[in-house]
Amino acid sequence: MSFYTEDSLKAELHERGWRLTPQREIILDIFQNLAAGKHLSAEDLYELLKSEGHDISLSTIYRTVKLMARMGILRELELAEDHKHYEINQPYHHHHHLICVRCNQTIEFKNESVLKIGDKTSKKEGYHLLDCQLTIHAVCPSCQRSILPVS
Amino acid sequence: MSFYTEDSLKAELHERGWRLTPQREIILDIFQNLAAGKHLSAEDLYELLKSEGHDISLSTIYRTVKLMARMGILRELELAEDHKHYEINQPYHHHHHLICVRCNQTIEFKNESVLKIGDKTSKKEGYHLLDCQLTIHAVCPSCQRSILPVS
DNA sequence: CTTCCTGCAAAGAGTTTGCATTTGT
DNA sequence: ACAAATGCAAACTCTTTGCAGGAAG
Repeated sequence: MSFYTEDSLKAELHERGWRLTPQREIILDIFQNLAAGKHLSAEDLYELLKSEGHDISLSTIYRTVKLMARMGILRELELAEDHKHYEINQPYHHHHHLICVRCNQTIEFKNESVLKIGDKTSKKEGYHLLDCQLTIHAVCPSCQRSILPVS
Repeated sequence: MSFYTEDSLKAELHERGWRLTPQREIILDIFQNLAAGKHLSAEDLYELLKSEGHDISLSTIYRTVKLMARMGILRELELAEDHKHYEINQPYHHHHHLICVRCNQTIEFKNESVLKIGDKTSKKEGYHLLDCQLTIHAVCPSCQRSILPVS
């Protein structure tokens, strides 16, 4: 859950018989240096990497973020848009999402109890906690005032 | 958030200039009579309806569940599988999910505090609460013991 | 009788996969 | 050297959409 160095990532990969590739290092680096609260889709990450001169294929990106999510390095977020977002998984920046089901506007918020509940629940079931997210679906003030089309 | 009759559904639809169609009634009925804790994907719903002799098209199903989720009648669940699931949105049966990121095994659990947090948070932002879900990503006991392939 | 809804088929988006090649270890 | 990862392109799945006919209010 804390910061990964090249070495600690390597060690954790090796434990499972996997390899440290330049692509994996670069992708981890991106996420570690991302501003708090920022999250990226696979496509976002692809473009960002390209803009920095790294030509990593989309397939590798999909494979890598999924791998890192399964390792607990990244959080996989299901926001209102129809694709997944990823961000580094650090308790310090742990936050949750309040999403308007109509306009998809999303607010991030923090709450100390949530992590505790996640911790308690997973322990009770013998699970090893990676991440827990509270997602609130609601109607934002501005959408409460308007009659919406079916879409 | 409570039980809908044909009339109350009709009224709520009319408020927004929408219509009560047989398809919408039938679909709501399915969800209201679903065993507690059961949830359906669009495809599941399609098959279930067909098995009961109702030939409702997949497009209508997708449109209807989305509509009902936006109305707050259904909860939209993002479980481990790569498609959405829906269930009726009732506080009495309000529960959350603990998901193994490796094998996707899912456990449902209840927690009284979560709804309170959702309530408080949405109120504070002026949002009208529809649903809140705590999703815990973790590694289940059996997967903790096995070395997994990259997939 | 107007507007919304349905069903169909086609399109779309995001993600995954097979395979040959390359690269860690 | 051997197994694992990458890149490419094609495939796949879930979901959305345009449109014509049909139904609710």
